[in-house]
Amino acid sequence: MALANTFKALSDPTRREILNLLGVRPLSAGEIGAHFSMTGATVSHHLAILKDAGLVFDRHEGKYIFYELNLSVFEEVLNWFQTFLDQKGDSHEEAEKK
Amino acid sequence: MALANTFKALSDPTRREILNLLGVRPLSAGEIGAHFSMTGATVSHHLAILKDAGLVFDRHEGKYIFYELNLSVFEEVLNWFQTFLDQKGDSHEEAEKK
DNA sequence: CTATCGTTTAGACGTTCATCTAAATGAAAC
DNA sequence: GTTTCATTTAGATGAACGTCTAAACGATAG
Repeated sequence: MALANTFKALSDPTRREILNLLGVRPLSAGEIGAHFSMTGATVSHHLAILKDAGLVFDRHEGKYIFYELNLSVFEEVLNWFQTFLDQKGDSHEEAEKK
Repeated sequence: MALANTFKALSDPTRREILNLLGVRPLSAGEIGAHFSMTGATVSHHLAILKDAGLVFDRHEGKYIFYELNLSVFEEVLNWFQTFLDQKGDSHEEAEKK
């Protein structure tokens, strides 16, 4: 299931920090790595997981590879959460759908 | 960090299915276990993780222990997601909040 | 074409995770 | 109190994870 990968990707603090960085603006793999004390190989591994989860996409630009947030997947997960709140809300409150 | 535990808890399909079941109504550990083909011990383990993540709470009632969704944590995570959408949306679009 | 720079892949290592079986706890009923 | 039923805890096992070093790949610059 897609959600499994997404939540697994989000469960790591390093990866969430990467997403925070990319929230400001797209960054190359090297720029992202500069924010952490780990190996470039490790950062690349995290980026691959984020990409696999659909949370980011990459754009090759000459010598560099830029990573960027993929907001549509954020919206998907947001919807998943809202089903719980809606579902629960409807059960003890008169429902008016939007 | 709290988010780490929450996302780790949500990354397992079994635990997400448990949350779905609890979305309908609170259930005892036994009732939850009846929906799966695993050992009761394993289900208990998953419930402990969900409880630790704050996604559910338990209520002791005689011989049984009932589990129930804790919606406030759902809302917290939902807010975390919305910061990304808001942040990004504001940067390239004139923001008008709903 | 060869050297260089940015990034990824391969393989290894210790840790964490999901699951099991077996034993322990806790509450109710006899 | 002893038995019974619901649930959890303890300990074990194999798979997955985060990290590293070393090697490979890809694109640009000499």
